This record gives sequence, C-alpha cells and structure tokens, in this order.
Amino acid sequence: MTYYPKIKNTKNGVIISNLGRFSLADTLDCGQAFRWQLSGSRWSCIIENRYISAEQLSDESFIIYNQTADDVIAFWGDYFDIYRDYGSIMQKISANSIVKQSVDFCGGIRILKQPEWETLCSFIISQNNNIPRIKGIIERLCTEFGEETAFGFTFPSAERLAMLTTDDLSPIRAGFRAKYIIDAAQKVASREVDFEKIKNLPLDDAREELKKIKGVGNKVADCALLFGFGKTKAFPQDVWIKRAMDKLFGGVLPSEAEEYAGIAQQIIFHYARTTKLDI
DNA sequence: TCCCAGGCTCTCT
DNA sequence: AGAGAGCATGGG
Repeated sequence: MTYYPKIKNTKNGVIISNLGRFSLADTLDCGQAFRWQLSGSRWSCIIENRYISAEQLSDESFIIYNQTADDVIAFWGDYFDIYRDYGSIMQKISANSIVKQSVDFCGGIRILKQPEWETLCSFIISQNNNIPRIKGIIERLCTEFGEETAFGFTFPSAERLAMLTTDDLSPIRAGFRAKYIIDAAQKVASREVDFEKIKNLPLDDAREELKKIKGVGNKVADCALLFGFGKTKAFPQDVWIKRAMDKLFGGVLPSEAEEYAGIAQQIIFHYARTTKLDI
C-alpha cells in the first residue's frame, strides 16, 4: 500500500488526511518544540512570522486553521514532515521487540522541521535545564526581543540578538546560557556559522560546524540538526536517552533502528520520559 | 530544604 | 584523553 497524504481546502481550514497513525499532541509535546500551546483541543503557535492553530480530527488526520492550502504545500507540509511514510518506518524499527514497546506507546510522533535558528537557540537554552523552565526562558526571549504581531511575539532573529550583550538578556533569566545565546547569534548572523552550508553538509561535518559556537556540544548540535535541519540520522544523546539505551539495549541502538536513528530516538525518549522508564 | 534539569567548558591529572 | 567541578535559575 502506497502512502500519500491528502491536503484539502475546506471552509473551516485545511484538512490533512491519510497520514497513517498520527498524533498531534505527542508530536507537539514530546520535547522537540517549546512554544506550542494547547487551548481546549486546539494547538497554536507562531512559527517565524506565521500564526497557526491546529487540531486533531482523527487518528490519521488533522486540520490547520488560519492558513491556506498553498501555505500548507509551501511550508506546513514540510514542517510536519507529512510526506515521509512513518508507517513503514515504524514497522521496520518495530522488528526489535523493545523498540516496538515505544512505537506502540507513541508511534504517531512526527519529527518536526522547525526553523533552524529558533531550534538551535532553543536547544542551547535547554542544556542542564528542565522543560517548564526552558519554555519560560524562550517565552521571555520572544516577548522581550521578538516582533509583536496580532497573535503574539515572533522568535527573535539571530541578527536582532547579535546586537545585544549578556546584560541585555538578564530579563529572560537564562543564567550561564546567556553568553552562549549571544555567541550563537553573532556567529550565525555573520555567517561564520553558515546555515546554508550546513544544510548540504553530511551529519558529522554539520555537527562540527555548529560546535564552533560556545555552549554547543554534540547533544545540542544533534538536536538542532534533527529538529531544525531535518537530518534524521542525527541522534541526540541526553541523560534520558542514555538511561533508556543502557537499560533497554545495553547502550547500543538496535541495528533495525540505525537508519532511522533520529526518529527512533525521539520515540524512545518520549516513552522513557513519560513512563519514567518503568519498563 | 535539597536535588536535579533534553550539557558544556574549563581545569587538573 | 579522561574525569570532575562549576555553572544560573527555579520547579518539584
């Protein structure tokens, strides 16, 4: 059975269907994105300069409000990675019975293709930090330095933040990470770290480029590459995934999952974290 | 209160 | 090259 998603314009919004198993909530709340907010059954967010709200319709479909079908084709389809056949990937990695437990739990997750700078900056903030506080720092960063729109604030550009000092960042209470944010903004804005180049680089070289930034190590780099640059072989190793890998696989990702390491990683991460690894 | 958080840098062997 | 302390802040 071939996979192909359908995009349909309706008077309410754009419906995306035929996705196979899909979970908007797991996708938006599994620790890869930090700005989505749930109100009732609707999720909303500002991505770059676009305001979006969306809602799950069925196990295999969701609706996007406030956007046209052209917007979906031009932007949101890639953002939600709808063109990738996750069903067949889930089936392949489920050949390992322990990975299968994670797939059974949250196999409707999609790896988002988020804006590169926002993703990099967000995961710089994430280091040695907890998710509620990461979200708070990012929100303050946006309200202090983003652009105001009718629906809220945008994520500030690298160019905007490159003009600031660490003292300027004190209102966001990022702690020791403030100097890393400034260094990242300056190197990205000046193209000393060149996103256009990184997009076309193999994983290992791309990681080394990002590590030119102070406060960016393997883990932060791999998060940016996986969730921002669409490099699905990136495999961020944080405390949770290390714990899960040790406990579940003796430290080594099963060979069945290697080709889809990043996708498998996020599903194992979400499973481990939400079940407190109570296997 | 104390421990810890989707780590990284710096220093000391 | 490998280990360990320190880092800012605040949620639980």
